[in-house]
Amino acid sequence: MKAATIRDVAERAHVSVASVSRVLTGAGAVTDATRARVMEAVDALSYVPHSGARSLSTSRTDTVGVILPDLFGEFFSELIRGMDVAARAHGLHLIVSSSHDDAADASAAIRSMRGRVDGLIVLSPHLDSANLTGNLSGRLPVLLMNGGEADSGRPSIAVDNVGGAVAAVEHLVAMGYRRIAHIGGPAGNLEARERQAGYVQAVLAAGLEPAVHNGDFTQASGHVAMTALLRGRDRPDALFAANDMMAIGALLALQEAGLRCPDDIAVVGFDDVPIAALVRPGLTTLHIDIAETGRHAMERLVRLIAATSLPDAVPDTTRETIHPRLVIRQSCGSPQFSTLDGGASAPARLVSNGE
Amino acid sequence: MKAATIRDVAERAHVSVASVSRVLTGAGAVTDATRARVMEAVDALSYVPHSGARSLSTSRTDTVGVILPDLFGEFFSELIRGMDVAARAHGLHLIVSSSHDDAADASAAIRSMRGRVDGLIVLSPHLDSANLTGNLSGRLPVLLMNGGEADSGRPSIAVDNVGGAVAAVEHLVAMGYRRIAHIGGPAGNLEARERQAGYVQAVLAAGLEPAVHNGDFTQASGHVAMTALLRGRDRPDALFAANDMMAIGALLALQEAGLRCPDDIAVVGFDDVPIAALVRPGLTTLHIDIAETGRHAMERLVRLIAATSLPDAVPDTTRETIHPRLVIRQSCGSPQFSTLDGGASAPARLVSNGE
DNA sequence: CTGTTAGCGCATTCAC
DNA sequence: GTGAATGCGCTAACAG
Repeated sequence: MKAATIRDVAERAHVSVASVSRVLTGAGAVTDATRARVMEAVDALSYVPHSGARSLSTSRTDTVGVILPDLFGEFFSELIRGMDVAARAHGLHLIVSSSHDDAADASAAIRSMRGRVDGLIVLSPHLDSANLTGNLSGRLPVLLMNGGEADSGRPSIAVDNVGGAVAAVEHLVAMGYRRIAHIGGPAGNLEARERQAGYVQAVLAAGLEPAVHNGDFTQASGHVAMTALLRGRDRPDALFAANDMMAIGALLALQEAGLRCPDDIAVVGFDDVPIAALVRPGLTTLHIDIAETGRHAMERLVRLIAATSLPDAVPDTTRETIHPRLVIRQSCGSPQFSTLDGGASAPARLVSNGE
Repeated sequence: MKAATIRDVAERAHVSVASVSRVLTGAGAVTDATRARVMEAVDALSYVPHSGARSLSTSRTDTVGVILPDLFGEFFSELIRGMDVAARAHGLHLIVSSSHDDAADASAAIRSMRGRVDGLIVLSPHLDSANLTGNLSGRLPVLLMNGGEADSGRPSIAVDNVGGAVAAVEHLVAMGYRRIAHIGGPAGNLEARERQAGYVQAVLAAGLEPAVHNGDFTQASGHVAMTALLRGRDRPDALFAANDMMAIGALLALQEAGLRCPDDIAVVGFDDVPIAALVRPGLTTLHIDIAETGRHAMERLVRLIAATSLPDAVPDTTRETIHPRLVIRQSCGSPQFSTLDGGASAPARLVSNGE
């Protein structure tokens, strides 16, 4: 038994397919009588419109795609959650595509999106603007969230990683720490590079000595790096890790070594993933409202999509910047802040330029 | 400038659309000469096939849908990650649909999937088998993962919540605890109900007194419940929470009250989300390899989809059961197990009946 | 208000 | 090996 089509419904209701379409889409006027007959047939056949066929006809898919590097950790899942909320609010479906190892793979993914989505949010670091224009054929609305690319002329959202790192270091300096080490992220990662640059910049500005150690954003790498740090001479009195997971790994390494945080070594992370507030001591970190950022990105994509159907639309090439804010918990030596899930924080700001 | 169609390519290459289709799909023999001309045109126009149109023609979408209750917490994100890996391995796209508040909402979601996906994995508790058959029209392959429903005759995967809870309580009893309290999950939640049932059953079997308190799966509710427990008379010496987040909330409440875990009160959770290994003391809990379960579910759905195109396919109505395994960490009084990320555990088992 | 018809973009017969 | 024609299921003019 195959699925019923609009034609089956039309036959059973003794009307034309057009009428069926009218009652189902709500567009066009229909007699109450026909409406009733159609609905009866729909019910009897348990007919469900074929959205693929509808898409082909209307050239709208009511679906948006998200291209991600991977699905690991809380960052991306929170982001997707935010996007999903906004998408649903607009009656849109969400199709996720992740784990693209290289540019070719990512390009293939993006090409396969044609005819499947009305717009795209791209976070994959392998996809720069050139890559996109080459693989996108028509002008599918695309929102870039993969950092860098300030010059692409495409709408984008980026995190102020340098500013966040500077804020972290400045806070540590203000608290009196002087030997501040850094654990960096993966070599090729842009965000990691920016955070490290901010660290170096701020440390030098304070007249201190930078000390960078390698990590890869995993908790394990933070653990390894901190263990090595503790064995080395010239042990630091504070650590700024390029993300929270590494900071937590460092925290555990400290505990295992019988040292206390922040008394012996203070620790600051980046991202403020949910776990950060749950470890002890609570992790001081740079907060990004991830879900909210995802929601905001989706809202913006929706606007982009709407604009493409307008004749006189002003092309949006705005680059938005998300400014992380410092959340102070116990891991950096402020025992006065020890509430359950947070602590004091600098005022939030989310600004956009050029709009 | 609109996106190029297969016809544009055909014109530019001076061949028929059929030939273009042949070189692009790989099906059918083509001269090297024509192939070259077509490829040239494809390149020049940066043509990308319209997957929607292709789907309509082939009646395959190469996309699978996942219906979830929500996207909160690490459980669902890990599950999706596992599914995504398997889906990609089979060249399938993943479309996620979540946050359905009620049955009507969920039904609408599932209906809108027709013509959009080749198969569905359903975790939404609002969708029982009757609901599905009513809204599915044809016979779209569906894998159920929403518990209960053992009688539906549909392929499904379920977690042995009762068995897990029994294992947790038995372990606590074996460790010498006698006043074992429970914090349950949301009222309507089936999994929560099963875990509670297992708890009550095991406690009674041990000749002890059950003591159930209310929670809603959030960390905050665990915190509240534990705080209340501590204030009450007849304070328990152990707690079994219906999930990890509540267990962690309870853990924090203990710390704030100046009590020690497990010395004053032991705590056991359920799920083994990644955080569980990172809190201190490490949380003893029931481990489910979430990502692996997602991967496995997707593999099974792929098989279901493949079977529908076979004429003599044996309908799969198997109900698989995932058995959680107890992971012993420090929170239940086994300080001898104190590695970084885990601890000893009972042997894993994943069995299926009826296959 | 209703029915007829022409696409949407592509894969796939079927003749040549 | 190639091209012309048909249909996938639906919406949207267009006449009636």
